[in-house]
Amino acid sequence: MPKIVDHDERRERIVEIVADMLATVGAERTTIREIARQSGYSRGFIEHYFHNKEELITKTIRWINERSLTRADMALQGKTGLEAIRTFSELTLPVTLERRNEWKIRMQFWGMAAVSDEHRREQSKRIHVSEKIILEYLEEAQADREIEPGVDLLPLAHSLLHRLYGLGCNAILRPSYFTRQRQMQALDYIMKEFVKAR
Amino acid sequence: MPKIVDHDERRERIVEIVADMLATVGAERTTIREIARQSGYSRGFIEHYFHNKEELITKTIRWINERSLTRADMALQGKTGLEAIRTFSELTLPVTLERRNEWKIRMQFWGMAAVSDEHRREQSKRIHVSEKIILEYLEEAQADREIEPGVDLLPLAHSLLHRLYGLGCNAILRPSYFTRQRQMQALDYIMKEFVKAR
Amino acid sequence: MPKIVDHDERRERIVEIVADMLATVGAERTTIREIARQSGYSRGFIEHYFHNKEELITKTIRWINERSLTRADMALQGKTGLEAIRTFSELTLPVTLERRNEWKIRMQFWGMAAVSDEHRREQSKRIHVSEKIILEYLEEAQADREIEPGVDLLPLAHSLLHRLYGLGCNAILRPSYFTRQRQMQALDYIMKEFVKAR
Amino acid sequence: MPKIVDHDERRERIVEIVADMLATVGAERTTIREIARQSGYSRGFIEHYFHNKEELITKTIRWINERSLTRADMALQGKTGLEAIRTFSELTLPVTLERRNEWKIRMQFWGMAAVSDEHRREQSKRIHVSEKIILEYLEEAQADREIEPGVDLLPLAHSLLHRLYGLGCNAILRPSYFTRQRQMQALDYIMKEFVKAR
DNA sequence: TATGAATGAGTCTTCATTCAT
DNA sequence: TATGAATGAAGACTCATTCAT
Repeated sequence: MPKIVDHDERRERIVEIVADMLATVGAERTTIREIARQSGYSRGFIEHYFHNKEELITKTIRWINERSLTRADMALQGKTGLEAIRTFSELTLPVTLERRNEWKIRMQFWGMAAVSDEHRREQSKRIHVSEKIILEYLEEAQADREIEPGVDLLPLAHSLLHRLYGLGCNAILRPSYFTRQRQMQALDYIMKEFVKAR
Repeated sequence: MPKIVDHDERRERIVEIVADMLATVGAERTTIREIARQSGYSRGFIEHYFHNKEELITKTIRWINERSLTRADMALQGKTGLEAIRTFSELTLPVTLERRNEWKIRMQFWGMAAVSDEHRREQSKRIHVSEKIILEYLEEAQADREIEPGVDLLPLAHSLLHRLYGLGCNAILRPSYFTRQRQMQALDYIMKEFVKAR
Repeated sequence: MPKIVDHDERRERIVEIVADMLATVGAERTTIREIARQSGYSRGFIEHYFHNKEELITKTIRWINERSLTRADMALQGKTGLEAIRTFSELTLPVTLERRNEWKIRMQFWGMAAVSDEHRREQSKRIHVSEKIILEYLEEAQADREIEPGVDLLPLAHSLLHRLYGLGCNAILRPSYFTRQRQMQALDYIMKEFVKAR
Repeated sequence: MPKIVDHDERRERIVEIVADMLATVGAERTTIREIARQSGYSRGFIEHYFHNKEELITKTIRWINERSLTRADMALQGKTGLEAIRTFSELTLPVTLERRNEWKIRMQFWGMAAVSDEHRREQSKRIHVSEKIILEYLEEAQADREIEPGVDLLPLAHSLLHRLYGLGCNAILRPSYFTRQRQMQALDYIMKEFVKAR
């Protein structure tokens, strides 16, 4: 009787460890050796599930992105318009350890994406998804008259996205300044743009 | 007597090559060996001017930062208030090849800064300088009644900085969308915030 | 399932090669690269069994020391008192190729021990073991009235040890003079001290 | 008018620095770079006086040996027989910092001599000189009836030499045990051999 | 399916040495 | 005579990857 193993579960366990290493020691020092050591699996085992290091890293960033989207989905249940926008923004910012780690990983991939078309496409897709989510809620908000009918929503969506990106990466680069509280104040400040757009 | 060489000049020549490699192949593939190969210098030559790789990389990011500040300084000659803010912003965005490369390098360093305190401090300092520049011009603008007296300038400065950062890195990650024109439109959009603050 | 190998056995095989190189070309020229070349193993193979060069060298001297002690142990079976002392002394001196090599290696380590506390401690321990062995047999000899009751044994033990060390290293430095025969004569001369101590 | 320089004086100054480095960090870490740095001379300057590193090291050991012989010569002025032997022995042992350093250097050369005929010859000569000095004083002692007429002096000389070598290197390897006092006690013990030979 | 033994390319770094000035 | 710029060989070490078992 063959051993029953949940391949996806194993894969995910490995990916979690990789994510942790990426966030703490960086991509360069994230070695298969160390992943094997920390996961308790053998090097060959890891190779069995991930063809090579490149794939392992790529899958990890994808997993991070999916996780953050799932988190947003769940939190956005039942929320609409500007309230949803606010919630989405809050969930994006690096105010918890988990999300700080996500940002750290993301920023490393930006470095890669800057010089690799493949990674760039991956990141580009990710941004596009966020943009769509934001746009939908903005449209909802406009339909509900939270935002005036004439307002052009795309630049508004971009603006929010850029502000969140800028605030997020600044929060990673200046952690002692951008405490949770200051991030929230900055978010309040951002949200005023939408109130004014009303 | 030995040949007299201008060490700083040599150092800068090497740094330029390193900067070019960082922007084109990325930090991971920027090895001393490859630097030597591309520059035509020997490995020992590079060691002659830089104690080790770490120093080489650190000096490169510093050089990039200084260059962009010098560029801003020169362009800002004779400009004041919101006009200066607009010029500074324009000069920050990755709309030319040189500046695109600067952003690419910067993003690589963000990746490093995310997992290395030393690099983080370096980046942090850099951001602080930009913040101060922006704040000074905002104060000027407020003194000249371009911005109303009561407005709190620090959040405004942060807001601009984050928007520029967010727009800049998005422009690198989605180059085909964020053409020079679209970046300028986005900047127009950003500047409206200051007009409204009037 | 991977090939099953006896790590200790592999380690010992490598150590033997290292020992041979230390005795023939010296510590300075005993590089991992050269070890690999001479042994036919790859550099990675060696790394597989020894964490780094330091460990490789340390293990080698330890192995040499253990081997010589084991050899003494076996030869001393059933011998007591001054006869045991004589046997131990004979086994210590560099009169065979194997033991000549051991002395050469030992002398290399003295050079290291002179400038490295860690190596010094290792050598110090080794000397202490020899001292204890000698002392035990001297006590035996004294109990059997081979040595007079009143004689202080510690200086006697030290004296023997120093004479053996001095003779041993002189035999390496002046091999054409200190032939096997002359070493044995010198040992006879040394043993007289104990007869006089009777 | 050409600068008047005392080449020998410069050479000696360099050699002193090399001796110090050999005794403190060892031959491997005694680099020309560091010698240049510590001496204040340029690398090229050193090369000017010493053809290569090998020569530099060889000259240094020779200088050490000459220095110790000169020291003995001076101290032995006016002394004869066993008193001279005692003085010579005392001057040989590593009881001062200077002589400890000499021993450390000497022990490193033993390591080299063990695997290099050239170095071995050098050391061999050095030992031969010591042997001759000892023999002369022993003959003197015999002539003065400090030692009985029939005694064969060569084995006695060898014995002393080996005991001094053994004690000396043990004193380097176990410095905390072989304090100055214990070395002197050991020397007293050694000298008894000669008293008995009377 | 899973292991870990084995490889060798590639990394940074150190250094003795050469040589134009 | 004296300098230090420049070279390149060689060092230890790391690591992704292959493959027999």
